Amino acid sequence: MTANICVSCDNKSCPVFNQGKEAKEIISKNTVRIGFKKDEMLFKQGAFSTHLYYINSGYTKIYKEFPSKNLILKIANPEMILGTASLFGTKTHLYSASFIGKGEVCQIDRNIFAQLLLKNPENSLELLLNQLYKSESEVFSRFASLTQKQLHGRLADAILYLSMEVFKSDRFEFPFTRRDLAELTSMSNESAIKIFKEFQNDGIVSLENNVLHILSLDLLKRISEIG
Amino acid sequence: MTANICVSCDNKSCPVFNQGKEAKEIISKNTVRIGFKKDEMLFKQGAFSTHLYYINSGYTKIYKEFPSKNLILKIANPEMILGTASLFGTKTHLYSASFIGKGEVCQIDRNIFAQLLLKNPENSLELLLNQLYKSESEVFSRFASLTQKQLHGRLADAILYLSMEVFKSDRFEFPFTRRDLAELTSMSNESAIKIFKEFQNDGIVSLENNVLHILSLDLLKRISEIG
DNA sequence: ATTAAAATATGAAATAGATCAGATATTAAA
DNA sequence: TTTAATATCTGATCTATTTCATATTTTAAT
Repeated sequence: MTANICVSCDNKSCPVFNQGKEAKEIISKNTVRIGFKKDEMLFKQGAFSTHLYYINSGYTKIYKEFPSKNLILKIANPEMILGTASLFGTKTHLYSASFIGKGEVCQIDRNIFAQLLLKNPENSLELLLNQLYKSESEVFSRFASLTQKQLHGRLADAILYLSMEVFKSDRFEFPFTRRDLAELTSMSNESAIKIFKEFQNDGIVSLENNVLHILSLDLLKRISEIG
Repeated sequence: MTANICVSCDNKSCPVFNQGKEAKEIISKNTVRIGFKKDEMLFKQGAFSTHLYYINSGYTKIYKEFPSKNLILKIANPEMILGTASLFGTKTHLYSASFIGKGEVCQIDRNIFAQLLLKNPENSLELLLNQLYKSESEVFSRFASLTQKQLHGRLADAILYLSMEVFKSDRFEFPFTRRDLAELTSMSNESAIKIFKEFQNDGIVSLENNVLHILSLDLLKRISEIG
């Protein structure tokens, strides 16, 4: 876990960063950029939430911890901000977050972040609420998928989710274990393995050199529909 | 479905309402109070979201619609605001909402609401984010319950949720059908009926004259824990 | 008040999915 | 490189839960 002061950062996509010179100054002094290795944890469920995290690069899994098995709520991609819910008041993290590959985040004190947000409340509100709507929409979709569909439909949904919402391609580096896939679909490891293999055997997806390729989007969507 | 102009409204608990005289004036002109009967629908999944709703009285179920069975995401209680996610930008409702008993809401145009929020951005942000944190927390808990636990644990969780988060009492008017209970726990009607009856037979809860009484909170919690 | 419709109840059969057990392959460690 | 550990794979058994069938009770409608 390496850390760098944010002064030298010139990240154009960072929404807090793009608020003029004075904001830039404030941020520089109060933000660090941190590098994470594979499987390293960003923050842990139940701990006090003191900072916000802007994901510069890499993908993190957001999950609830359980004694034996976790439940992956979503995969956060670059340019997402984590921890917004705890901006006001003393709050604890509702979930854990850890990197599935390597990555980099900007860590900002929540008071500083709140202060900057309120410099431009209209945009801030809009930014937050829009991210929130998207996030809520995704969570509800996954909620529905996991509670209403059976194994094949759930796995199809998970792959579609990764393709459409997370990696935004029908061909992407696949950094997950079968266990991750199981925790994403709320099924046993064995079932995840079996059905994922089925999908490969049936020519729906292929996995070569850890690159997942969706061969038949139509079939995948149909499996998702029939549940 | 009856409607009254909000001028005469003197609701102290409404957070938008309590912003001074000019705000009061604006609201009066742009808000209506609407009465709903049992099972009437407040808004429907997929429709454009044009207004926000402040629940004055009554309980609404927030649910995703499916061909055969719905999934109840949560029960909204009085003083909650629905529709905040769609404040900025053109958005559609992610879920349907309908009253489980009779109730009353204040319906406010979202542009007016946004305008009022920005009059006092700090409080607004805090209000919204806090409601959001609570809502997210509840949804994630239910998400975990429904995907990780089996029938008895799920029903116990649902009853605990109703008791602790919604009705805030261990004895409350129970306006649900067994079907509602099934949609709240994501199980078949028959299973909901069987296990709910079991809980009654085992002296864990009682249901007389449509009043649910939690007889053994300890047992209910233990069932929730062991899943 | 009578009938129809819907909700609740309960057991038996069917089945989706988990668990178990054992084999092979891949990765990490010594 | 060899060994150990972990991940993937696959079939067989077991079990939780759904589905089906049918009875009873409650609610709504005429």
